[in-house]
Amino acid sequence: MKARAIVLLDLDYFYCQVEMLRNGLPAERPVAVTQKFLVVTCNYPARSSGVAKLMRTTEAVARCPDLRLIAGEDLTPYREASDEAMQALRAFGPVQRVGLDEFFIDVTAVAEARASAGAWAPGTHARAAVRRATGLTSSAGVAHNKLLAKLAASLHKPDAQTALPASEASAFVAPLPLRALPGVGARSANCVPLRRVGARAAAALHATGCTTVAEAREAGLAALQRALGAAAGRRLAAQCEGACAEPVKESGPPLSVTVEDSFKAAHSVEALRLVLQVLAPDLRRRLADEAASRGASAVEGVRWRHHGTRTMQNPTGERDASVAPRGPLCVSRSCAMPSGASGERGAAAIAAAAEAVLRANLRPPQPSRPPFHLTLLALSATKFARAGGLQAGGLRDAAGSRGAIAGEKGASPQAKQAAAAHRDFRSGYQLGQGSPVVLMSKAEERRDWSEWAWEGGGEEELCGGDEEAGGAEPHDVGPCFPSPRELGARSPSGEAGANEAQEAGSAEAAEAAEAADWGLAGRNHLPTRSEVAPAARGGRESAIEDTATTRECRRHGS
DNA sequence: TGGGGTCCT
DNA sequence: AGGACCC
Repeated sequence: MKARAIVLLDLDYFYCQVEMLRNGLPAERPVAVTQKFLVVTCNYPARSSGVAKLMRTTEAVARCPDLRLIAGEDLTPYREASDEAMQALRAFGPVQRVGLDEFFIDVTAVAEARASAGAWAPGTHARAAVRRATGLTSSAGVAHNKLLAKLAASLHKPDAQTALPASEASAFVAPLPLRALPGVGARSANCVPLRRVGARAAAALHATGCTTVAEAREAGLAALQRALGAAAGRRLAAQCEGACAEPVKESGPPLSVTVEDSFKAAHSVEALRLVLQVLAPDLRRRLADEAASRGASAVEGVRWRHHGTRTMQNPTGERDASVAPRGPLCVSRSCAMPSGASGERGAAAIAAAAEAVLRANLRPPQPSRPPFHLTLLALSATKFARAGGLQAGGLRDAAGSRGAIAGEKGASPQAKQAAAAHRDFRSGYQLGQGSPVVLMSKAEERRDWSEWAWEGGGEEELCGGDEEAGGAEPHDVGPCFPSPRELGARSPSGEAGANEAQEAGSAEAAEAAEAADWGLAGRNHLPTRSEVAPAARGGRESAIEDTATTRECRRHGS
């Protein structure tokens, strides 16, 4: 395969940074963004006081009394900032969005074009573009594939970047726990050693929690495929060599839109109706926003989660479910999007449709037994039909979607009816620019029913204070990466190494010259062997701890 | 433990 | 429709 240059750009402490910009908060102020009673993101001053992601707000405030808490259940500002960042990045090549705060960019073509001018530092320029567009700092990894770019990005975190040359790939990944590879979740990581090796070794590995890339490598392709299946096994084997052929898949408009809310308990349809009164307007608004740019119709789905034991016989989540096999954690059912969903009364139409779905699937509470106990309700729109011009990345065409909506194909009466509804829906949205639907402020709505749902009220409180700055970044300045030669833009990728220093020097100079234009110094970290392994180990939450990894690192690393 | 997303089965 | 993964 032709050499590529891939950037993974990660917006730093994303929700939190957005809120700091919106509220004009000083950099040194510890800030956390919460959802319900959890801290979902916090800035570095907060982290240095011991606040961490997914920590309870009570714990966070105990550790950092000056912590400013900002409610982040409404993702709108983050979605908007993410969209702006993504737009800025499109100038560099196809962009794939991962969540709201990460982007893969295939910068190969731009890098090749720039190579004739000497050198180009994609990570630096992509980050500068994002910062100009949004004011947000970011971190980046630059490499020849998505895997390495992703792993590299975590090595130097706030407002920095790391380039990982292909020559380092194999040694770089060897000591990593399998769990550190993107795509390897708890499930796969546990299942590999357990199926591959004998029970004794499996127990030992499981006890240490150590399951490294190097070990999986030794197991071989066949063993991995036996454990994970043909496709996943092959992919994992490649990843264990630092290889990843997966292309940057350009993200288009979303394939689904969902709004959801979680709560302690809903025991009645009346209670659910209160939640629906919040969710339905949200969904309608989101669809209107989508349709304003592309026009689309959709099928509506309702999903809910219940508390306590689930059973297949009891999909409605009765609390009292006795001894019974485990069932799905979430139940979802769908129906056709009501044709009035885009109109003035769209929210009401959506809410009514959703309520009908719930009524049909939730057994009504009976005096003799405890009622159902739901803890989450979601509304989602899926299976969009394309109405306007096709944008890159992923809308089905209208014919396919009409078939899906009608549940059959061809020009059956149902299909025609669905097509008519589709047009109605679409034109409604397209015309719905200044929609007269007026909704209560989301925050107030949330607070209102939250008090009910939580039986105790919300818990956030703000704290006053001021404080201490974080330190300056230690920056290594390395050569530009990828070099023109690595991309094969100038000379055939023959011998390597001899001109490395010279090329690096000229690259640095060219980069410095360009950097002035962008108002940002060009800096690429090039990880040394000694810093790579420890940093990579720490980069992946709590799944990683042990000492055996260090041994593996030494064994394979030198 | 949130509020989202995508892809695979 | 459910589950795995991602953030």
